[in-house]
Amino acid sequence: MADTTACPPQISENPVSTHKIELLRVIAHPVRIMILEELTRGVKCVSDLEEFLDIRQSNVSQHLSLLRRLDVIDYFMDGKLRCYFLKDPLIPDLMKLLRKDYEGDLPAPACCPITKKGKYPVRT
Amino acid sequence: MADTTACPPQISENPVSTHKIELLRVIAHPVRIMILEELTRGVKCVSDLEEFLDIRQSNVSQHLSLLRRLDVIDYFMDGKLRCYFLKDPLIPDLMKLLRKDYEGDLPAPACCPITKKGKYPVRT
DNA sequence: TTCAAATATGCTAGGATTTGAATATTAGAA
DNA sequence: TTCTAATATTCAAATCCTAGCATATTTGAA
Repeated sequence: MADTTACPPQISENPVSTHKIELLRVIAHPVRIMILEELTRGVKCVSDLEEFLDIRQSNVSQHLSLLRRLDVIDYFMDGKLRCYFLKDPLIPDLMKLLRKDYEGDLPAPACCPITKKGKYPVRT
Repeated sequence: MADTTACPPQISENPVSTHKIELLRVIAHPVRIMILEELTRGVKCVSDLEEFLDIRQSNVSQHLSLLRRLDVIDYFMDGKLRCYFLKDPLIPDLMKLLRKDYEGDLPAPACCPITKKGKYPVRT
């Protein structure tokens, strides 16, 4: 068994809300990511997105509807056009994080939290 | 039509990779979020997680298998125990972001990008 | 060797997502 | 009013996801 004397304190933070998890689930789709990326660049109407995404109009509307339902986006009207824009302030931060490239892995665990199974050894 | 003179430059960044989207999809599940939160606190073996999550062992293993397949987590052996830990350095940053609370919405669009549909007006 | 504890895997039924097609709605123009 | 462009909604089929069950694998101990 390894040395177990120098464990950092356990951090206990409040859990991720179910709403945030739903949010993540809705965002985690190639088309919806592209929509959000495009909206990050500025306001777009449905037919702009239809052209950009190269998918059927009804499908664009379906994705927009999902994003609206979770208050990720909103729109204003300009004549017959619906001009969509980002609403949820988490999105720009999330996009930035998703575009960042990380090099290498997290450091392997170097100490030994105590659990019902006992103390974990250091990996060799 | 509204004033269109003061638009900021369009930012054109590289798109979010399909791997990152897959990653999001895998993370966006209540059980897997809980696993990641628990692993953020330290190394855990499967039966620790089984107890913590209060779900069947086979199900825990299935979720761990998914997370492993995408290199989100890894493990080392301690006798018969598999000691799981976080591997992907994106995870801690993502968790922090998911726990942050944002107040209010993004500012409504105040200018008018030019698209195939013309210039968008300012919302009143 | 055999055994048991810890964990993984294969299979499957039920449910959820996704998409296209058809159709409905809506707002402005004629 | 009627018409049309822009967008939304409904529906159904195909696909994907999830969890449980049963069973396999692996590892150290006896």
